[in-house]
Amino acid sequence: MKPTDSELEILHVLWTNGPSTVRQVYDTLSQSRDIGYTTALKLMQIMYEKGLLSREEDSRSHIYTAAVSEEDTQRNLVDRFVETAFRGSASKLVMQILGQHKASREELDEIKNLLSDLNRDAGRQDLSD
Amino acid sequence: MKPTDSELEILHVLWTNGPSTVRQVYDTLSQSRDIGYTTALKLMQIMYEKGLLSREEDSRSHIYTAAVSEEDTQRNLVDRFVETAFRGSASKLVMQILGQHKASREELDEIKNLLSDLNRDAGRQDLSD
DNA sequence: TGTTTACTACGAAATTATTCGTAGATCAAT
DNA sequence: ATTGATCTACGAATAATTTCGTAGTAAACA
Repeated sequence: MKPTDSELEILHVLWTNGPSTVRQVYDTLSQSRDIGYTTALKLMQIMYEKGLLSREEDSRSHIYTAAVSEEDTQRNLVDRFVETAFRGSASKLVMQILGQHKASREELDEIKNLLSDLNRDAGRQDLSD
Repeated sequence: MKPTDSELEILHVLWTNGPSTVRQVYDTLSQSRDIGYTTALKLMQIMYEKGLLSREEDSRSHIYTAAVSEEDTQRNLVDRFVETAFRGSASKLVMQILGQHKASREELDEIKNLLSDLNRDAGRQDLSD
């Protein structure tokens, strides 16, 4: 299931704020962009049908929850993105980002540490390109 | 302007093979997926109108060339992707990829070297999150 | 109780992307 | 010169996404 851009926006609100009504999602969303209430509602209904959201129908205003985790979703999106934009070469993507200085020093250090760990048992490393 | 997935496929063919006719692009493309000749033609015509491709109309079969570089395009796509999928945190994206072991040992080493260079003059580093 | 307010459901318009068929022109080879 | 292959241009069907209006219902409250 690939969420569309609009769907991702809604997922982000739910991941950040936790289970919410359409009204709450709408309030958050409308701060950052122009959107009607029924548009948000419709989107969330569609996402519910797709299985991206679950909902409690107890009260009159339903309470929606993200039915997919942020981690799983991001992993899927990254896989797809690497495939379409970088022809499967994940390392080219990483190089591209790092070359752009799009990380703070602390983050670079953190990444470096992760790399050391990975290098330590590189015997079973995937060979993606 | 953001190329669609289909447009990216065509750009990749042109980046890889250099200036080509519709027929040549079609031959390459049809090896990996089901597509009609006039579909490829139409796509390339649209991309020409959008400015994604340029073309030589000298001969009867026009010769198309990518009008945008692979690097620029990838940079744009990455920026957009980081924004929509990772809420602007490029480092989270990198961590996500590295955590997935989506790079060979050689590539990891290469990345490590790049990181060392970056760390060396980290004083002027961007702080993206 | 009657009116306003807030909610869901649903249909459908508007937009964008993808697909292909057909028409007409050009070229190559008989 | 006629035929057949190949090319472009173009219109239009299809599909996916995003948008919002309207109708109906339930709740709140004056």
